[in-house]
Amino acid sequence: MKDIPQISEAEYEVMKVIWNFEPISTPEVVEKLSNKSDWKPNTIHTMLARLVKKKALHARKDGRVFIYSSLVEKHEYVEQKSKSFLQQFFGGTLNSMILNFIENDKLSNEDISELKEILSMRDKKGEK
Amino acid sequence: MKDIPQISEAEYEVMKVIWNFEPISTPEVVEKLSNKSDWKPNTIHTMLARLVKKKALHARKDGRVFIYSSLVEKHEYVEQKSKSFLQQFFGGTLNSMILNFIENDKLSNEDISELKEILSMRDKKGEK
DNA sequence: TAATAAATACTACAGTTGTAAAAGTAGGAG
DNA sequence: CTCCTACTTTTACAACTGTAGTATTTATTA
Repeated sequence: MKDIPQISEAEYEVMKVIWNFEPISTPEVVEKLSNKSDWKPNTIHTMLARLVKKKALHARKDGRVFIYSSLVEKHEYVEQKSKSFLQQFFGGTLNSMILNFIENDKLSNEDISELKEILSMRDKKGEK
Repeated sequence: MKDIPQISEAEYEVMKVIWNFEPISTPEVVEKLSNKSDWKPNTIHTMLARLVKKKALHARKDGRVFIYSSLVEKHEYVEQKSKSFLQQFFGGTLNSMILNFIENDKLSNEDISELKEILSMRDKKGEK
């Protein structure tokens, strides 16, 4: 198993932009994030630099600008975080999380029927 | 909404002991955790002190020892963390997390049937 | 070519976390 | 009453985070 670098919450926001638009230059990242957040450009630069240092991103120079692309795939990062989250709070299984949600009435009837739909979809897939 | 203090991962391990055995004294906490982890007693003291400072725990002196009890309920902490986790990685809904798991084949057939069982349980409850 | 604007690089700084050593204190044993 | 031992309190310290300011380099424009 390759080791995935730790990515902080703020850094993750930056990663989401990269995942969506890579390859993408610094000014573009700054622009995308300036809409969504109120970070100063320097803050974003710092994040980018840290992500490169952590090897979550690759940066190559193109003229005067850096172009970033991700070295970590979103789905694998999300999987890793999901696993450790479930581990920490629900003994490791998604089902006990779901059970907990149901017990605490955190799911509406719509959620439930949607969920059943999701499950039947997966059944069909399994059948083929 | 009351504000729940942030509890770090290591601190959470300590909280779990408190939740299981409260009211509980320092030496008892140290003993329980020394089995499960390889933390030095001092490390555990530090956690306890920090949790008290954060108002996650209440400490009262009983003779020469402190007795701790929790000021944060486990279920509310878990709920809060679940919410922010789902927010960060799955747009805020449990269903999209489940969908993601299914799409990535992270659920076995047993998981699925268990899940259906869970759902039907909740239906019964809803009916009554 | 020199000034400007834009980008990059370096520095900062406080709060949190993991991890603990060191120092102080009070109650029980002798 | 004194010393030891178990507890508590204080202090440490580096890595990671959030958040940026300052300084430097470089491409462009006048």
